[in-house]
Amino acid sequence: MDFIIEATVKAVKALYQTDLNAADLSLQPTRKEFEGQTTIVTFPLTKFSRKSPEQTGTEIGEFLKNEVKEISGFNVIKGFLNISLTDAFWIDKLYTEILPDNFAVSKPNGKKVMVEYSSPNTNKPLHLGHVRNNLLGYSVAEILKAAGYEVIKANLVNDRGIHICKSMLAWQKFGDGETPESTGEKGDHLVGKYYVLFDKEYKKQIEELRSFGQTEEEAKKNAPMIKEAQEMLQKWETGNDEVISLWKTMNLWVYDGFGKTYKALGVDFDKFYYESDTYLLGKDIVDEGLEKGVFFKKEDGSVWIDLTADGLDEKLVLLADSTSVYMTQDLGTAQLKYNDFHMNESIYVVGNEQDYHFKVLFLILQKLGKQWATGLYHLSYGMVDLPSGKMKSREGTVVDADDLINEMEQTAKEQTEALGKVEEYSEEEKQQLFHTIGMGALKYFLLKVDPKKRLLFDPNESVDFQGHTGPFIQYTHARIRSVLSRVELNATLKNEITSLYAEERDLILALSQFPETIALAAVGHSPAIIANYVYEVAKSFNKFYHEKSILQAEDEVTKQFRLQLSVASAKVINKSMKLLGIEVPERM
RNA sequence: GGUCCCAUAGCUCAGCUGGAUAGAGCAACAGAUUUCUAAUCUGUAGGUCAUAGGUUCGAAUCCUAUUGGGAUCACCA
Repeated sequence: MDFIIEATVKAVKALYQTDLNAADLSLQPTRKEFEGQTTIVTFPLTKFSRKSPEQTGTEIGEFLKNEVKEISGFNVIKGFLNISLTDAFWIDKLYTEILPDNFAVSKPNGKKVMVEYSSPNTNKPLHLGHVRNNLLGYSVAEILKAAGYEVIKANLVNDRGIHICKSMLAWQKFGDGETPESTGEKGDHLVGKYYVLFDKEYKKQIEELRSFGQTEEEAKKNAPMIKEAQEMLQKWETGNDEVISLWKTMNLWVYDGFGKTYKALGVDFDKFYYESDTYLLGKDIVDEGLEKGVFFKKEDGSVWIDLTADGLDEKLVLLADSTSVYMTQDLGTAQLKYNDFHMNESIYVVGNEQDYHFKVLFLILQKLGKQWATGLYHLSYGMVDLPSGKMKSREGTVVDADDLINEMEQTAKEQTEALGKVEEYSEEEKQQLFHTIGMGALKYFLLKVDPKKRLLFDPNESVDFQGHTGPFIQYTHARIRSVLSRVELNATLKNEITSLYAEERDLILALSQFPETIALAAVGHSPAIIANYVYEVAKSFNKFYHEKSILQAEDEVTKQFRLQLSVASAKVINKSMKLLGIEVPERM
């Protein structure tokens, strides 16, 4: 509604002889209890008018009403100028802006962005924390696409290291040749089982050594299990055939398992990076940093950067024996990713426990003079907590992703059958529907919350299906599709309606805010903005649906108009939910 | 100890770059279905926006301090 702002600038110029910048003015949605759709706050303008807010509002209102044909009226309450636009304006908006297929489709902005997310360890199955990560990453990627970016979804798989060797060792010792095929177990779960087993045995050995008088610290170092795992890691690094072969086999099991979970979650990737390929990278950057004087060497030979001037600490970037640390590797990987794609922006979807790490990483790259470092962004999200506290894989206090997905489908099934809506569905249709609804509930539950807030998940309290939830929005869509399936749209009766009811106007207003909402969500990297928006649209439609009959409308023109309004609503709901990675059913 | 994040109704959360009487959902209570799907809609009740200052015509929003919760600070990523 830039035309209102422009006209207001004109009004201020004409009335008060002041040149105003369009950027200084902003419109806000009119509160529901007042007449009008958009509101100008007049307080900031009183210093030009030298009149009361009410008087200023009235003068500008009069000017606008005469000047702009789309404005049908206004009222001023306590310095708020509420503007009503004509029904013709809203009707025209529906037909010429919202209904066409290119609504809310941004033109390519010529920018490339990489979204790195998921990034699992290959020693255990995915849990609820990963689910939040995956859903966030996928959704942010979709939102950026919708905002005009070219998006690369990347997954940096942590496929090597001591933790992987732990699973491998335990399998070697106790596995008895078990495979996913022989046990029927999902590969990632099978491997995870041995990771837990390792820890159990390891703890036993620690206890034993302590009973012989070793301190806990000594015992942790000296336990045979951990020594063997470290030996295995060394063998891996030197390319020992047997170890490499076992490593490959077990990783394949895990990938197979992850693939299934990813599919159930509905997420995908354009590019995989593997740490086994990247873990040695970054040493050349350390050299580069030493040359440029950004890094310095301590007496023992370890390499550091001094960030105290930036309010941070000194940070280690390379060990004394010149082996890499996490930071070394991430510096190298960042360069590799940039070399591969030359993207303008790069988003790391990683939990907030790594806030400090990424702050340092980005700062170092900037200090090294990498121009692309300004496009790096850490999308930091809060942990998912259980009522019992933090999830810990090793202790088994996790909500497993696959279990959770199954439970959600099961709950969806119970809810749906209790409502008696699926009697005539085929078995396959039912399964499909339960999956759609169950995942809709879960995804919406996790995405409607601001990413940076921590999330409490109570496994005993099932995720809601009513109210501000995914299924509520899915249901709204199904309802619309149901109405539309009963009639044929008459495209010839176009745009002949002349006046609107409040429910219709409010709905068009809500729909019209879709493009700006996408832009906002893209800038803020926040699916929650989309989630809360689509809820408003669904509520708005339900109200309209309840108040006004579509198929029994008073005349054919009204009926066709309401059908088109329904079509537009279904489209916006569908597109919004897609941005969240949520499917909407035709019926439910 | 340093740094960062969070704190809004009994519970889970919105509240955009400062704007009107702080909004939803759940839970509680009262209603709505001969009419397009009641996973819906309408209403009632529920608030010291953690606390104290400051900036401003105006603060849940910005600044400072305090309290509480969480994370992190040299080899797990």
